[in-house]
Amino acid sequence: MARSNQQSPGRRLERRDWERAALATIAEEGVAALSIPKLAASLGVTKGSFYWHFDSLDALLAAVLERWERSYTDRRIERFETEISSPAERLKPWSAEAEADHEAQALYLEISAAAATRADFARTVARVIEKRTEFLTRAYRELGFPPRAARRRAVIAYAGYVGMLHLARLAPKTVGPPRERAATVREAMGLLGGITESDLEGEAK
Amino acid sequence: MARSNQQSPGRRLERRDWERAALATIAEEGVAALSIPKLAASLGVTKGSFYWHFDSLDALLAAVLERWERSYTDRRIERFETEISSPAERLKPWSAEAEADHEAQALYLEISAAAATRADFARTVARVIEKRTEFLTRAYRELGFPPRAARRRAVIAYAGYVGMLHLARLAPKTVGPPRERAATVREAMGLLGGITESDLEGEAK
DNA sequence: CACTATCCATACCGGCCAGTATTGATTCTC
DNA sequence: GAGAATCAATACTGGCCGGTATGGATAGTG
Repeated sequence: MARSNQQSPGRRLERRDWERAALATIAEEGVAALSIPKLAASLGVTKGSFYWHFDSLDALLAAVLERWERSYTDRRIERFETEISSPAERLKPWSAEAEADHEAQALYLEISAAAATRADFARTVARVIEKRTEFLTRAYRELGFPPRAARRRAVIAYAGYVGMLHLARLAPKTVGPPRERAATVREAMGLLGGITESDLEGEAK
Repeated sequence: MARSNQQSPGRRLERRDWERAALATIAEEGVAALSIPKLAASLGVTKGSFYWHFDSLDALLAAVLERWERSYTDRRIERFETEISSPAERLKPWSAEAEADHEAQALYLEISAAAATRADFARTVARVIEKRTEFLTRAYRELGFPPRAARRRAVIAYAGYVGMLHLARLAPKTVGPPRERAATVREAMGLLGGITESDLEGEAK
């Protein structure tokens, strides 16, 4: 059992600590592997502590989901849109952070996986995807795409983003070394950046 | 418990039946939800039967993985490459089948999800991804792309494919109705089909 | 008909888990 | 320093699961 979540010994825990620890083990081992005894052990306490802070495992998961949605989608999007004025530049850090922040990648994939079975996860993930796609749509609109075309580009871009997470995690040999991977991402973004004639037709509808 | 896997009553079971039932419940509820008692109940028998056909749960999973790799990757690729001569046409049914065959989609996503934790799943999934990417690479090469560019296009195409599976399952509202979804896929394939100057440089290396 | 191989049911064990109840130890507050 | 609030340990229950052991039913075979 990983002791990576351990606090400085002797400290008392609060709700946040459990939420953070839960996010860490979800990133490492998935939602299904999360259990209260194991989580407690990783924090150096016993179940007795957990049930003081939370009513149930579901309550913890709900809190974790909310925290994840806020920090990895709401806040991130807000940061990008207030700090980066150029829409083209705004598209980059998303994929860049996606390459660097391994925990964020793992979290997204694990939570998405759990969404296939758990209804509460499904709702949150659907909302997160819509928010992120809307973020991309706004960027493409600022780049000059008409509304419907921008939305389509955004969906394609987000699909590619998720797919690259998937490939990087499950088939690193196939995507190649970091240099090659970066080149692939660059090429994909280039393909998505150009406006073609078909983007301009049918928009009156 | 779903009785969807039930055989005609009175029939005896063999290995294949268990494998098929396992694939079905994996598609519906994921690998983690697969348990021997539940699987047995869905087949109308008890655990006693299972342990006659398989040594352990891991043995079943290994057999299921093998079956999945053969029928959803090896055979499918072989069919496409022998029956469809045009490389452009060969790229279509992959995404078309991906839209139609819901069980195939669910299976891929669930097995990939399990691959994050289970080493045997990870190995198989990595192999499957590599085979499929190689299939796409061959098609792009026949379309005139130089080797390295073809490979990059294939990776991008496969990432987009996986991402669309992901979006279709977890955020159908975001991808829109089937018509819109089809239009998005068409546009993505169009973006990937054109050869640009950057595809031709750096190939001497 | 007897015999054997195939397939399955039943009963049991140990292990892990969610959740509850209770008690014990700190820390905060007045 | 007394009392209350906060945090945690311990012990227990019931449930589900993987795996084993063993005996019973059915189907093929001579």
